[in-house]
Amino acid sequence: MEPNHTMEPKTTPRPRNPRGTGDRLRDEILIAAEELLRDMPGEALTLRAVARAAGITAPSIYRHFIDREAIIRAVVDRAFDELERTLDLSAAGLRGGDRLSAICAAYLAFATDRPQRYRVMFGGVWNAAESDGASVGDLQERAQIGQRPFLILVEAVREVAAIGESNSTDPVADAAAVWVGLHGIASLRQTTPLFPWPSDIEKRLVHNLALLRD
Amino acid sequence: MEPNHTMEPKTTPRPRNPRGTGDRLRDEILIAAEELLRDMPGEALTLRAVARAAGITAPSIYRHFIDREAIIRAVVDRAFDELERTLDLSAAGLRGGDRLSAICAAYLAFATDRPQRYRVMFGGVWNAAESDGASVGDLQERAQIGQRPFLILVEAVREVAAIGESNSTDPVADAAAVWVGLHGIASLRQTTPLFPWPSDIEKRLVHNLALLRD
DNA sequence: TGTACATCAGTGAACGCGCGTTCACTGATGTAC
DNA sequence: TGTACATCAGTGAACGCGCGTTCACTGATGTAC
Repeated sequence: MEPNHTMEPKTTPRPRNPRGTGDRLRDEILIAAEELLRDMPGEALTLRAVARAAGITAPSIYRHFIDREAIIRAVVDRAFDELERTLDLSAAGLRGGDRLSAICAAYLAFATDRPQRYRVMFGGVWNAAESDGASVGDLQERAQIGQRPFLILVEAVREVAAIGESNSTDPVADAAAVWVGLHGIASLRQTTPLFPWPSDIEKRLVHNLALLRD
Repeated sequence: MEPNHTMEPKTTPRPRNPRGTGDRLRDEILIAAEELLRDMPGEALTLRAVARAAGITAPSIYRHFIDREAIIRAVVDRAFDELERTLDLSAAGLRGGDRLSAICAAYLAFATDRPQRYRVMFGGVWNAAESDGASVGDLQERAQIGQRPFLILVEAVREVAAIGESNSTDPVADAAAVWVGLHGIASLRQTTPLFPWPSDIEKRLVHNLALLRD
């Protein structure tokens, strides 16, 4: 096993956050986790690595998260929120096919720009089978995580059908198909970057799955 | 960290394979790794876990694989071979749209029946960026791993276009799109099993991405 | 205004664990004579 | 045919590592009086 990390040199202990600002370190921890995924792609999202990245000692994490899994869940939650905002922003002011294209392009850009975070989002953390300690409520809540970004897609497909730019008669099902296509290309591009992807693969997928005309 | 495993009780040491049959244990190790993935879904594919599953001690692995990564690579290689055989078999005797549908259905069944193995296949092991110690030749070879199953798909799309059941004018690109769709649904179904997938999602994907007529 | 004190964010040491890998070895199997 | 011996598949003990988590603690911050 290759040595993972040298402990950074002992510096003066980090300045403590004032009282009543307990959420500040919580955010700092999550931001550190995100930086860790961005800057050290191979790095696993271990509790200790997150603590190192945040400049605190490992036990400090436990004031803010009950265990390692809770950090990952929070990272996933934030990532889906960010995805939702990104899609909304990309669609602003656009209509019809342009709107749908912009949303799909934004989705893929999101995945490409944050490959590790995208991977964590779809890494099975919100998989029912995998997390044993989760209550039924937890599971249902976790199943809803991707709901809002998906609805943005559904609305775009619905609109494109309504104005006659698409042959879709079932916008929800077709939006699901578009999502599958987007996820497929995002995921496969990461795992098989050497595959000779056709340059228009994204357009091809979106166009055909959203049943766009001509 | 939940305790992973109790060591199984000491039994008599396993009967040794006769000389000159060095590959036997190699195969046994790989089969054990596959069983591990099948029977204990949460289980990581650690060298020690594989050894336990094979009924040997951890150091014995090193007679057959230079390190842990080599086991995983071998598992992936075998899985792609198996996928190729499965697709070939499913297509036997069929032509045109039936052939393409059968291949796609077989691909999805493969992924569904062996979720963990499918995950390892596309888990980034053949990712150029991730494996630092790999030579250029290794990388190129690894990039070819999925080539043969993909070509089966290409031929099916080509045929379907040739006999006029599809509008495809670029079978390679359209086969790539079909692959993306298949991988997307295989992958998303695993990570978000609670999502209300339309029952015809697979047909929808294949039909639209292969540009099938009517 | 000054001071005693409760709060509580973060520390440091320690734990037991499973991991990948190394090393010197054991002892059954097959072969040379 | 019998026996000495080389081969080599697999063992057992040990290593150093990073991990998640626990525990008792420290000491600056804010508040009550």
